[in-house]
Amino acid sequence: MNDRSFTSSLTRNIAAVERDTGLTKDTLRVWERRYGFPSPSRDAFGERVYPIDQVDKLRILRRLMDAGHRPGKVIHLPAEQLQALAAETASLNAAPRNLAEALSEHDDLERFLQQVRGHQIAEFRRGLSQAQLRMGMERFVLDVVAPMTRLVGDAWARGEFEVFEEHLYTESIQVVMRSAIAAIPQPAESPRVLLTTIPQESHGLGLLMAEALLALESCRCVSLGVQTPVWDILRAAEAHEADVVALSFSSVLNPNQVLDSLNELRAKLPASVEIWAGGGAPILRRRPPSEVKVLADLGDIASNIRRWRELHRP
Amino acid sequence: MNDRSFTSSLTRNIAAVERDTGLTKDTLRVWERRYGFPSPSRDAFGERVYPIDQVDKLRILRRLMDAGHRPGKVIHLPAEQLQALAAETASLNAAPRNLAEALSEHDDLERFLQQVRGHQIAEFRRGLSQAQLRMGMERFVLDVVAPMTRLVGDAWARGEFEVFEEHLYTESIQVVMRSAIAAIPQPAESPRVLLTTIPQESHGLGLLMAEALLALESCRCVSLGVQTPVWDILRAAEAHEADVVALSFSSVLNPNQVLDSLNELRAKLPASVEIWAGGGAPILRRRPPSEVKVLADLGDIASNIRRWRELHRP
DNA sequence: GGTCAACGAATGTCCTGGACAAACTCCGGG
DNA sequence: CCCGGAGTTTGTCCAGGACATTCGTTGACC
Repeated sequence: MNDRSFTSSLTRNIAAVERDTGLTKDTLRVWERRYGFPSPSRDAFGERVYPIDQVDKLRILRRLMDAGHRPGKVIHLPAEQLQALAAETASLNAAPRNLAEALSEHDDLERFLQQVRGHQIAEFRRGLSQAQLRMGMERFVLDVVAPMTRLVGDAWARGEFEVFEEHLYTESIQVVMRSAIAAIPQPAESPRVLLTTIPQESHGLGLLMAEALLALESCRCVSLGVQTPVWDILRAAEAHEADVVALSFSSVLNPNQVLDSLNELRAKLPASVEIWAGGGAPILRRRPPSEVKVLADLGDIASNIRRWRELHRP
Repeated sequence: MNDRSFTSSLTRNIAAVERDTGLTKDTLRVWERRYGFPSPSRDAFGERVYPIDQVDKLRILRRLMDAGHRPGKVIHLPAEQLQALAAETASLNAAPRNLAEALSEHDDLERFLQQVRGHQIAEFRRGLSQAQLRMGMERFVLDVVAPMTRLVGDAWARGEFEVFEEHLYTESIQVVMRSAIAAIPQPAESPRVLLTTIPQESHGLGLLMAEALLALESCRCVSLGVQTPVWDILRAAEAHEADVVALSFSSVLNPNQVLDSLNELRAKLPASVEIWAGGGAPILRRRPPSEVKVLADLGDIASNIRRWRELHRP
């Protein structure tokens, strides 16, 4: 069954590549047919076997697709040139502040990243907790967790992080953030916000950051965690009489899946329920769906809460 | 406008069905070819259009697949019979202690489950926290969280819980447990334990419970969260000089995937590193892999820690 | 000079139908 | 009772074709 998704450290089968890159099997095959890349060898059963370096290149290509490049134009460039292109695009993308700024602004960040790379988890978590206490929750989320998560995501896409290092990072942030959120008193005012992600989205840090900021605004918020089917999002919104359904979309998601989900939700939720979409998915900026509130960054949460309350003032 | 993104309230395209049911496009097509179900009509472009009631039936079928049924046997049964089957299968599954026993033992449990079903999340979390404080962490985990999680799993398999209700349960337990774990002081003694699950296993509550009990024994433990590729588990174990790698396997996993992963890990980890396997997966009891420590239940953690320390006494 | 429509190229997703290993079932022999 | 082998079931992969949508460019018109 899924046993084929097990792979050695040096090669990947097509299912593993789909998981690792976010490119569908169909796309992988059609790229091979049309562009000659990737060019997997075959195993004893005639099935594609992708060398790990091609998978790395595919990951970068995926990022470039998300940034608006087209495959025919960039697929034959050598890996280094793609790296450069990705880095350049990444810094352009990094809307308000880029890497250098972020690092200089808080030299904590550099130290933190070094600790993750060095697997000094205890030190990392202690430092995070201290930063959170020192800066306060809002600045901690906006100036430390959010940019650092983007940096880790970028570095991971460039192949500079191992999977398990990214897991460690995620787990550590989660530990620190959850205990900080638990410390926020919950007076439970309107709006009621339902937080989750669609089934293809397994990254939950965006939700956690949003939850923290919403809690600071005294919103009554309910998180379903990640990967909730659209149908269940509808049921949950109904059950909890949600005023807002907030969704997080990371950059690895398939753009069509993002739009499909949002359109379906919009069609089936009562008009009185707002949909807020945030996260790194480029499609949200390039082709923002109508009738859905796209939050450019986490800072937009506070202003949108104010807007909502203004609108629904008794 | 993207035609593919449009789905009326009564029909779905194949991508939407894949999202909603978790069945891949390949599987949907091959079921249609072999069993005649689903039997979607076609749109003007010859593409499949699934009626909503077929999607509903597919969702139940998916649940039965997870519970171990095979498509050829059940796919032609009417929807009501499928429901009944799902219910009956789940009650057979109910392992050592059944619902009645568990409930009579702690009548908190019944109240808690009612709160989840009634979506009274705030009350549920408050009750959990109080129970944790009253009973102490160990009894809370062993007598409340573990049996309740089993009950929820069974109920879900019977179709008595919505997906989103199970998500709410998981999220709530996580909130309470994580804040309780954070409150345990960490003197960081041996053994160093690495906790995670294999890529096919997305349930993380078992890890969390284990982490709590390990923390109570003053173990230095590092959790990678769920779904870590085997290769990365090896890298992480090396990076953290783990003495024990602890894995959690829920009952929905394919038995062979469980065994393959454990064998692979055992083959590639140094002999000095112990592997502990726990969770509801029946295969662990039926055919326990050699050279791997199978923990029958969470209570075994404390005794195994003692055993390990005895063995490695300086 | 700027806007818009039209047209061709690029691109991703869906289609059919075939193949096969892995997983499961069943049965017979130790 | 259990274990191993033969037969069946089932999910995933493959090839290659089709086509709607999107992108880029060109040219006409205001």
